[in-house]
Amino acid sequence: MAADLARAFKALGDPVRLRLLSLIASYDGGEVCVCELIGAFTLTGPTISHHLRVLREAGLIEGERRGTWVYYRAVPKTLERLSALLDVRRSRHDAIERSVS
Amino acid sequence: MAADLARAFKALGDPVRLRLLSLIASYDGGEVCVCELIGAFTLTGPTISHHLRVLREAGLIEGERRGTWVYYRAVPKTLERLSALLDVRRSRHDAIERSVS
DNA sequence: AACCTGCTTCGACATACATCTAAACAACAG
DNA sequence: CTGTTGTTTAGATGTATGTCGAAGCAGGTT
Repeated sequence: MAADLARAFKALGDPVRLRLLSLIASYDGGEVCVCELIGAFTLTGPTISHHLRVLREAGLIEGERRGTWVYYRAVPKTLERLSALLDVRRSRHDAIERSVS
Repeated sequence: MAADLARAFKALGDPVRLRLLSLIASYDGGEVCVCELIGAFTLTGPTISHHLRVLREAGLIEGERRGTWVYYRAVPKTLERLSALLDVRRSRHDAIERSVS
């Protein structure tokens, strides 16, 4: 339990991945081609691909190949779950305690 | 910007720290003595102290020494900020894009 | 078929991190 | 002042992570 949650937070714990998720989630249509993402950084393709994999395995995004290109989109359910967990007002951390232990 | 946010998420990206924050935030009175925390894990004192430092430097908790003991409590403002950032419904990720870039 | 182009996987490297033991520090009790 | 207890810091060590270049794979195009 705690390990799964920690994996998601850890995935967000890198500036590149945070920006990647932001770009993906804020894109019109909710989908972005990887080629767009690579262009937004001064990093190599393999590095971006690695970060996308980490985000994907954490359940934060999901990708789909259509023809030549691969498109990624955010997974709102996962984001909501993390958001609710940090919402002190709503959960008063009873939920955290339950999820985490 | 993105680096600061990533630091906070990275701090949450460890099962031990996630449980620590949970324990601290859910404790009656909102404060916990370090001695209570150490007892809740099978880790050594120095290791717990290290994790508390990471959480503290990420702005997620703050500690205070009173006499012999040190007490930690959560910082709701930081938690709220992170929670809002992940709340897709509220921010539609325009806020993320602004915070992160 | 042969060939591009877009993306991922592999192997290597340097840096960062979690954990421990030992030592230092802080507050109190005798 | 000396010892005891609670907490942090320092140093050491094994593992994980971010990055790259080179190679592999998938889908077009010619």
